[in-house]
Amino acid sequence: MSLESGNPQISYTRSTSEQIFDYLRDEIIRMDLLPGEKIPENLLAEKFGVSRTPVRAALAELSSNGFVEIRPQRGTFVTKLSINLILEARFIREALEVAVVSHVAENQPPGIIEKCEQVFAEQSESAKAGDPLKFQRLDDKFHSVLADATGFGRVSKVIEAEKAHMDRLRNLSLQEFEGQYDHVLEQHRVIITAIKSGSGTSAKNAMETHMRDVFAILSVAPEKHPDYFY
Amino acid sequence: MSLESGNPQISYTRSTSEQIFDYLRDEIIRMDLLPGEKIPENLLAEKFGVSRTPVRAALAELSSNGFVEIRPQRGTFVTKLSINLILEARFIREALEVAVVSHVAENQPPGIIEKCEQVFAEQSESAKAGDPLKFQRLDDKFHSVLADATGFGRVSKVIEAEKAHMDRLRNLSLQEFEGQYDHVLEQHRVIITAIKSGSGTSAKNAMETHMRDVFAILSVAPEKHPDYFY
DNA sequence: CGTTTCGTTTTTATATGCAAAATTGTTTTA
DNA sequence: TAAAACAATTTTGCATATAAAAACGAAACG
Repeated sequence: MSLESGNPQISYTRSTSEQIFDYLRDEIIRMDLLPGEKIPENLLAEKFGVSRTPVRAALAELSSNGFVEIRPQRGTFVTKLSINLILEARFIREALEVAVVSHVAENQPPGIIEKCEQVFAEQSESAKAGDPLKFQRLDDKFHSVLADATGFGRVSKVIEAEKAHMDRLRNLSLQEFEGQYDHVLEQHRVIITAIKSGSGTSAKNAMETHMRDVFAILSVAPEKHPDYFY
Repeated sequence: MSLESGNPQISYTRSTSEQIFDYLRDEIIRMDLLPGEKIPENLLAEKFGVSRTPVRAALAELSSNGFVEIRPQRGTFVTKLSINLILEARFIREALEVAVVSHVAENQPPGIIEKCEQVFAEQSESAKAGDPLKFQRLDDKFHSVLADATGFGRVSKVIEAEKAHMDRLRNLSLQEFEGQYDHVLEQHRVIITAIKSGSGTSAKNAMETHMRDVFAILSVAPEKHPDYFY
């Protein structure tokens, strides 16, 4: 949904700015708000039916997460993608995810296998049902279940933040990569098996392979959508 | 410096909220603003001679970096330390720093050895001169030089954010750990040597050792300063 | 004495207004 | 025509005012 259409409801259970943050973050990741697009504060305020103050707070937070770029006295824009941005995200994610699965494989926190299997099952279903949004949400879940099993809550926060940028790229190329569902699922299966085995090294290798997949998309997306890249 | 004293100057080259952010972040890391301390917006606004708006923006950013906790309609407080917070920071840092030195050792970006040696030399001097603030700033530098050598700018951002929490702990115990200067320098020396050798594995090992040092402090600080911990 | 109630104070959340910087389009000028 | 100057518009940064929620303290009450 672009800025012109729709009138999202603001509820009263959470702060206005939080809701606006979530809403915009979602639209940016879904590539509904496109890279480079201008999003003026007053337009957003009007769209949500609130003042500019909570909108500003939301935009500031989005900026600190790398989703928008605030150019003082010029405007606020959805950040463009860049090859370096994606490689950066992959580097950070790989470092953390590898450390996570190694840790999990070696410490075997109780119930972790069951949780992974559970998410895996649901994700398989959503793949069969052809529901890409649900699939992606469960993909987030799979990785956050692993990260949270370390007992370090901020780890999954950092991973999610980086994953978001990779997801933007992925959503840009959803059509071309429909067949990737099975591929992703197979890799998750390998990761689970490695954790079961208790071998930190094989868990590490499985995750490294998983992280490298983004390259397939990265090799075609920039020339196919040059406007969305720096 | 606590909230009652001092009148920091606000310049006009950067935005007001950015300057306030930097100022407060520094005071929190230096343990000048103590864990659990309340920092009301209006007091800060008065202290800086500005309105509450930029103060709010700065506090929001500090909150997203984990330095303060905003309890709606209740108040804003400097976050307390916790053993888990520190272990978390160490986990994230270790994962990233290890990936960084491995990458650097294996790719040998031009000039990296020289830059490290340079920082090392300066840091040795500041240790001799007994300047803990400068020592710490150069410690940041050492790690960010390495991280930036990967070409992925956000890596050093994430590392710095986590390092900040470990530094808070370290600054809490500066007196007891005066002798650590030489220890840190020796470890940096080992890391540089490992990078020179081009062996990702030995670089990794050296960095892992370096990261583990926080435990010495962590084993005494919580009981010595129970008020500052959850 | 302990508890509840109620008004006061404190503090954040949001709305609104104004100022300053940058952009844009038009007009003027050589 | 091309360039420069200028005015109008857009847009963010900051200040101020109001609202609402929570905390606090004193008084009333059992």
